[in-house]
Amino acid sequence: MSNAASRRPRTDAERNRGRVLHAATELFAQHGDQVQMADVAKAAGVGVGTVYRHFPTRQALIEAVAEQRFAEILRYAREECLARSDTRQALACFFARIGRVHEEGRGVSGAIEAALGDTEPRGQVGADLLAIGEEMLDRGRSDGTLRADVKVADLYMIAGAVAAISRNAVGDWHRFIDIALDGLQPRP
Amino acid sequence: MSNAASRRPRTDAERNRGRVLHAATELFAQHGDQVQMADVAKAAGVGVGTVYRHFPTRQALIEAVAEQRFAEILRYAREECLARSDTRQALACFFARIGRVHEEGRGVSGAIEAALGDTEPRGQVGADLLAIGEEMLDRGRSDGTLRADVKVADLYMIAGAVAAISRNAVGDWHRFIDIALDGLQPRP
DNA sequence: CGATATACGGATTCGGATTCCGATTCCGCT
DNA sequence: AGCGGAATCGGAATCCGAATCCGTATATCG
Repeated sequence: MSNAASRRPRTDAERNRGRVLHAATELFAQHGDQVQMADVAKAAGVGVGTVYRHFPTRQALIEAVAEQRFAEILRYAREECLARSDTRQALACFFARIGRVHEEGRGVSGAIEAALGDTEPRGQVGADLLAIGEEMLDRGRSDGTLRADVKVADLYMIAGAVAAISRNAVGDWHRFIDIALDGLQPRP
Repeated sequence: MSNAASRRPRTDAERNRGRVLHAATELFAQHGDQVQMADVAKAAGVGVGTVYRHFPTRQALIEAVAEQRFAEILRYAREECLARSDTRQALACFFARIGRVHEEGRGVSGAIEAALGDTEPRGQVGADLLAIGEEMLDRGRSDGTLRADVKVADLYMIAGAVAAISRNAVGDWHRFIDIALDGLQPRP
């Protein structure tokens, strides 16, 4: 009995996993959450069985797609938003990115929400995002842009709200971001 | 040929419709969105066929349950919230009700969002809610509690946000309401 | 070049929403 | 009160799509 856990995955397996994930990302973005596993398989040029080997469940596939999106948001936040010297600008940049991503990928977002009941990231990416939030808060507290009692949990909530408003087209999320940020300002 | 459109529905039909709706409300509240049409039928003491005659689709049934909830929120808003003399209190009361309802009925809320992609009311109830919002805004503008440029659309967005945060347990929606209301205050 | 552990594909199974239709029940009319 | 027939009822049958199973194909290692 060879130690299966330590063996590197076969190269074709890895390639197929990539193809499936790519096809799924594309299809979800284009047709929303109504795409079927068989469609994903066909688009990836692969059998359903293969899709299920890599992603044991429809939901698992959706989560994988979601993780990519969060990773991209994280990258953007690091490269674009943290660079802004004004804290409010930085936060607005971050929230706006979330709004844009959910707006463009309404299909994916809806599928995620339907499957997970929540669109927030977990794991490493989630932790990194929290860290970034923490950093923005520190800045904001020290330069007086934010109330002293604001916590990352608040940013997290606002992010969730922006995501929900954006994916459901409930209203103008840019305006919502403004209102929320006003709500975090120091009281007069 | 008698004019079918003007004929009153048969009494047993009306009774059954009520039973189905009641059973569905109960079951959704208790077991979330995983209840099956057959379960609803059984609980209502009725065949699946009957459920489908009254609610042509799972989604239609869910919408009907949702409408009841909105009607109840509307009633509460009229009786409890409008009575508050302080505008901020009135708005807080209203949003808090939304939060509470979505928190308790997470199952239904999730099912609604999954099915409709949005949890906001339409039709008469929706219009009435907008009217109430308008009234609160008028008060707030005249007593200086709110910025002059706040619109009902903003309240609508915030309501959607509260609903999303509450049903997904993303955070403390009471706190979110505070932040949002702060964001609507007149600027210093 | 075998050997064999892995991966592949797609027919098949399974669950649950929706449809269909013969049996039954109410309503308007005489 | 009793009749005709339209509207309902019930639940078996159908349909659709996710998830499983297993015989076949292929990469990797010695």
